[in-house]
Amino acid sequence: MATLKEIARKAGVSIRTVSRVIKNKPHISEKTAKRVQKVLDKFSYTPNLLARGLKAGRTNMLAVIASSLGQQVLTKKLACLLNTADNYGYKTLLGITDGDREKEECFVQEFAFSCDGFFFLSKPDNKNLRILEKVSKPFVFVDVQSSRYPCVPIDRQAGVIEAIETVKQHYKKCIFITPSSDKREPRRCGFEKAMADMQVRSEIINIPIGYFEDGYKAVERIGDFDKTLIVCYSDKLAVGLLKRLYELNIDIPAQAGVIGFDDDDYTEFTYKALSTISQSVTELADKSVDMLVKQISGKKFSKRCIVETKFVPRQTTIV
Amino acid sequence: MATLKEIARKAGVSIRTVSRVIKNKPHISEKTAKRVQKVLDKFSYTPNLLARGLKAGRTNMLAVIASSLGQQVLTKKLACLLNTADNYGYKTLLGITDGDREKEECFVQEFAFSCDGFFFLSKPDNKNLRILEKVSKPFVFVDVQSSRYPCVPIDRQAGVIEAIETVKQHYKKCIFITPSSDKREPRRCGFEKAMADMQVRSEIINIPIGYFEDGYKAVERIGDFDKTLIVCYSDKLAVGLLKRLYELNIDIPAQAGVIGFDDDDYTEFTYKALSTISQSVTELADKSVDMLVKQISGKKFSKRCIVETKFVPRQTTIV
DNA sequence: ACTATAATTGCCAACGTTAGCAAAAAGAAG
DNA sequence: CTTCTTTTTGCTAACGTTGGCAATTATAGT
Repeated sequence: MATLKEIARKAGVSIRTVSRVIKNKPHISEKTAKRVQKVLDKFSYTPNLLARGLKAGRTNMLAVIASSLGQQVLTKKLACLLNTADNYGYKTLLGITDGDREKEECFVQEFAFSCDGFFFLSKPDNKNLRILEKVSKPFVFVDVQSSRYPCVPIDRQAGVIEAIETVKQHYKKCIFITPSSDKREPRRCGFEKAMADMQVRSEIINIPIGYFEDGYKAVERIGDFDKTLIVCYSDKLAVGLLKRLYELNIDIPAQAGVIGFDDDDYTEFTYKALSTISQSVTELADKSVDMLVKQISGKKFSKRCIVETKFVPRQTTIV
Repeated sequence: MATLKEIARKAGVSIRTVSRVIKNKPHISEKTAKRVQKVLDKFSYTPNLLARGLKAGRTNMLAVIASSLGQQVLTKKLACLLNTADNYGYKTLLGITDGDREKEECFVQEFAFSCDGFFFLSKPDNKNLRILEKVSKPFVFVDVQSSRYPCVPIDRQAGVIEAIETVKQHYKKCIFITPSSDKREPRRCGFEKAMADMQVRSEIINIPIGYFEDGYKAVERIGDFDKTLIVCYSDKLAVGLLKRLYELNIDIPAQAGVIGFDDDDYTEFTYKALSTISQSVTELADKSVDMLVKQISGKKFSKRCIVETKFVPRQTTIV
């Protein structure tokens, strides 16, 4: 943990000279440079990033504010984000808010000086927007749709439409199960659009939350299983539902087709591999980091950059 | 993003006075304190943590170095660690190494000045230990066994023994499937110890990696299913295996019992809910953070603190 | 040898915060 | 109205790094 000052003393030069060696700046003789470098190596000097950050007004750190790490997709997104940021030369701070807006505010304030920009893996609201305004640091909403703020939304609607279009001819009835009561939620919209073109019965079942258990329980609310396609808001929901269908001895995919959303890693290994809709997490990370870094360095950037989804047919649907 | 200086100017006092208000120090008249506080509020002053850290030599940040975010248990541990650290008043830096020791070294060096201590969610080796020595910051190895360094190991061996003891009377043969070739790996040791007390056939099957697919494939290497207990190194393995058993129409838990390890969240919702061995993640986090914080503040601490495991019987074993 | 020029090096202030110490103001006692 | 004490306030250096500018040294030209 040597400082410039100590290195300078040991090498018999001034701080300024050591600094020049570190920064590979000109105006220094090769001889001194080599001598200083030797001392630097010997004491394995590491610059104090706090001091650097303080001086420079930028830290080469980004902060990620996420609501939780409970969801597998979210974790994947986070991991990708970190990895991509690292490739761009940025280290990362992480704040988990548990959905608590106070905490979110707190994180933004505390991180404000320590990072050059923010990623939000949660929805914008008045509180965080107000704070963001105050700290005036660049930010990007990841996997969020917004017309006013920089964001990288995922086109979930298209994914649902694609999935239903692909398998619809085999089913007589379609059900959509969702924990969201928002009529404009993209998956629901996708379902409704796809239904509009079809002459089959359709139904939307609202459930409290989107966890495994809720999927399991939701089966009770589905009347009959006769070429019924069940589109789920999430893989967790779908997996819980699958378990109940197993217990009820329902033939998949003939009697009931099931489609999940997220492409969690275990879905390939349920007793019938789950057909699902996947989002390109790497693409999401690439675009998000690119957008934030461009903002930070003052380059032009597009405020909105959509990420596609893709239907992955497996064993729970007839193709 | 106002600084002390600006606040001081607006309030018509010196920096020192503002600082006193912020730190709630004495030697200040109530009147001035109130006036200054008002200005602070008005400009919603946030201290620059870089400057503070530089001055104080400590930052109230901890760094977590993890090898990946791919594994669900690992993520859970991370989330708990963050949450507990937050409760102790520490913010967190995160470095994902992808198992790359160079990267690990790099993270430790870069974070050294920005944090007060390190958590390692990866095994110690010469490289990171050498670097740690250099930066001379406190650290704790989380979920790692070590006789020389501060660590919070998980007693996996006991978990396996407990699980087998609980169900053994129903099975005639026991198989352990593991990707680790290490003869001293705790789960394997647990299996072998449990076997020593039993008069049943037993076998250890070594497979390349511990992923779903490997469990699926491993089924081919199990001869017959006649009251066979299959103990798996991980839940992923077990879930992959379960799928193959479904396809082969093997009766669970009568013909084959299956035990996983980790208690990943989806295991409760496989077609037969997986019996597994769970680790108390919160306990792990509590103990780890406590150990690191004690070290940082120079208090006495025990270098080793074991976390227990617990068998969770579900539908894949007879009880 | 002596100046002019170029190459090399060092001094210093600044980033925002903190705390020791000194200075100023207020209050108490004569 | 002094003088002494106590309270309140401000000046300043330091944390480690950086870069402008000045100072020093080396080199070339007369």
